[in-house]
Amino acid sequence: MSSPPPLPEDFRLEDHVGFLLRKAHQRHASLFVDVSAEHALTPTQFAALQKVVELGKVTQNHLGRQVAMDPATIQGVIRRLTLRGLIVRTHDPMDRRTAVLAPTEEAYALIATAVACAQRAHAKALSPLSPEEQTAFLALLRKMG
Amino acid sequence: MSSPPPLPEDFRLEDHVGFLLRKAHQRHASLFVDVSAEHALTPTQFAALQKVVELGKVTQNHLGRQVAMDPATIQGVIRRLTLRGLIVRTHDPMDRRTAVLAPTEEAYALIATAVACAQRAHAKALSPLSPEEQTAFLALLRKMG
DNA sequence: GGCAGTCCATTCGTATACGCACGATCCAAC
DNA sequence: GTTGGATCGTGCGTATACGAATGGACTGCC
Repeated sequence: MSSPPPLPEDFRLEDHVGFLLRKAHQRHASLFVDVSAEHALTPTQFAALQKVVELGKVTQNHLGRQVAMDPATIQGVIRRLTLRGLIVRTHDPMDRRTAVLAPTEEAYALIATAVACAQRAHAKALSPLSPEEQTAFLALLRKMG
Repeated sequence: MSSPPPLPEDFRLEDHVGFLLRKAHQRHASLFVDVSAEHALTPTQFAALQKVVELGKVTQNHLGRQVAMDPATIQGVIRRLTLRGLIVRTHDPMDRRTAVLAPTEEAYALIATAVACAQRAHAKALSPLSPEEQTAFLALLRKMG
């Protein structure tokens, strides 16, 4: 016979930030992939590629910090983008530790489409909220750090 | 010579829900692990285990729907919790397809501590926001689906 | 010049997360 | 009673994500 469950009363998983953030993040990722059939980038790959295009020439580590990916993670993302011919890796003769990344012509060709898709995913993800709520939500999210 | 970057002007990755949600989610996960040394559950494992304790007896698939994990994902989570002796898997003689899950005594012993840790992580994650902002943020997050 | 501390990228191991396909089972309709 | 569709769990492949350890390279400081 089990002891009667000494349940932490009133605990509701559904009210916890962690649970809600996980669900919201999954939902956005799913929407992003749905609208991205054309370029077939994941949200993570898009973030990295967009930043490389914006910066033109970055160190792998520095890129990771810009897009919030640790060195172990960015390594795989860059490898896949390089395999697809969207990024070239060179080396800084001044600092032989670093991998210097730059976008290819294919990246420039792809990024406009990808940005449009990202904006559609953005809008879809926020669509349950009114315009004012969307603004407030984004402001709070930014403040979450 | 590269063509002058036909950059989608004014695009700011940092203003996109996907990017902000990914960062916020990572931050919470990191805080959760920090305060969870004692029970060593990941946020995902905690969610699953808490739900099993709450429901007492669930089908694996049904649990997955409750905690927003697809069948392939919940399978691994349950396997690890079972290996740790926190969950037992039995079978419903009425439906031989299903795996019926139930919490063990160890789960009951662990869950109170784990809930307290989860609440600390919750509070820490929300700490950049004022109490009013926290309420508003959670409401909006819930509305995001 | 040399050495300690730091920084960069990679690798390994583990944990989510999901699409897909599969075998087993159940159920509804015939 | 059989058969066709749905459901359940699993296995495989791929992509994030991160801690820890490693090897190579730089930088300060003496």
